[in-house]
Amino acid sequence: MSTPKIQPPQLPKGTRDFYPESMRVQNFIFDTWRRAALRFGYEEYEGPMFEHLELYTGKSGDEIVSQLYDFTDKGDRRIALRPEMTPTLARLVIQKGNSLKKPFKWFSLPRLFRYERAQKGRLREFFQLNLDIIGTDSIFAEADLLAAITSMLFDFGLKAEDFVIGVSSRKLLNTYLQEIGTPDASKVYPILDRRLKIGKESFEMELAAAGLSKEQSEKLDQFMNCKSISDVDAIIQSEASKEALAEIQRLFGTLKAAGYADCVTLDLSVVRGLAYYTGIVFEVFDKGKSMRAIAGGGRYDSLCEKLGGSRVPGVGFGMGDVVLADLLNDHGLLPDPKQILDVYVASFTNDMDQIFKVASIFRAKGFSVSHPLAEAKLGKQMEQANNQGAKWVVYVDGDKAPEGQFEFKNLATGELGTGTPETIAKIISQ
RNA sequence: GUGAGUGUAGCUCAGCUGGUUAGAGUCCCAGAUUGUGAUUCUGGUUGUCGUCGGUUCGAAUCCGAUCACUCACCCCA
Repeated sequence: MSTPKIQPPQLPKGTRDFYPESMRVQNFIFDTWRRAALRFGYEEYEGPMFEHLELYTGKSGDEIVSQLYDFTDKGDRRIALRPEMTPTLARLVIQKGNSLKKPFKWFSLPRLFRYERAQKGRLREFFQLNLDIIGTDSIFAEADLLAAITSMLFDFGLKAEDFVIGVSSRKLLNTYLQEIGTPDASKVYPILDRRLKIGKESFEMELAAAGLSKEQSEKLDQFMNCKSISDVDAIIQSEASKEALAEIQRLFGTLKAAGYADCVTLDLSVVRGLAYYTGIVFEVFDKGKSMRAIAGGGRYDSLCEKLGGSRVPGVGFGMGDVVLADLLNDHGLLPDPKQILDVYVASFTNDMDQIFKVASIFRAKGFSVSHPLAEAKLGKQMEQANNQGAKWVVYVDGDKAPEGQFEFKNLATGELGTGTPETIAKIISQ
């Protein structure tokens, strides 16, 4: 007899709903990102949310498949929901080939998907700001990106003491590894990445497993301990290493001139997991106790080549919305999620036609306007005005107002007045 | 993939070592208030106590399994 109760629909693991309150916060992040990117002269682009699986496996090997959403479509094509934006960007660049004027600066706010276990700061669906500069080998491209990051974080209300950008160089690491005669550098990178996490003993053991002698391992440890450019300079020998270091020095010099010296530091422990980085790599850290990475990126001069195009140098970074929102929340920098409205149009007599008419007048003046959607007592209308965050109420049929004028009320102060739409508009705008 | 913690109203949670009809606050709805909201007061709705099974005269409470969520590890584009 009784209908079996069905399971209520559930939110998929690692995803979020954006009710209006969260959407307002989300849009604050998007708006701030977009404003900063545009201010630095980056142009926005977009791509599809899914790509051919090979676009990702080609770059990072098959292991990546376990960490992304993939499926076979009805045309028997292997498809993956995009887990990152850079391969799509590379595809765009390759497709247009030489017709793109270089260098150029692009940005995007992609929605990304990764099939992994959700935890703090990591979800299965999230957004990420991407800024990239394509078509130049110049270190000043890096300088531009780091300046943009810093300026953007300031926009969010963060202070120089809240975060730091750790800068390292794959080129420098590579030349130094050659200098000390490392057999297989690609095996060493992941170990360097974990160095601080695993401790000195495991570090040495893993390096030994990668084929390094005790002497090489010690040299490397000493190198990684360098805290400044002069520390590194004292250790390195080869011309190639000196060159790579000079590049970092040039970058820091420019950032200092631009007023961002406090925000960047040499940090050789920044390695980045990705194989495609070729030069400068960097990560932005929250200086709070968690030391989370808020953003990361670097130079990838051979990515386009690896994907079948010609060599096009590029440098870029990504900044996820999840960790950023957490961080801003910790600092109390997220906006009030409540709705805000300029005007609520009310009526004593439930004159709906007049309500719609007056609402149009104020909307035409550029205000956000709401009003009752059904007949309701005035008290109810006022409550609605309040709940919708209206700053002003305009009464369409107040008998204290002369012909052609309206009574209005400031909801914050309770002050009442009368005036024509023009004078009311002027008062509201102040 | 591994480990730990938590599941009671839309939300935050209480419910001691098993014992009537499962509670509070908040939110929401209505009224006090038929020409003026945010305060206050009054009343009201909301639950397979995550799910399934076991122990028991009796389970939100104890046990097992399972699912979900959270956190950490692995990984991190």
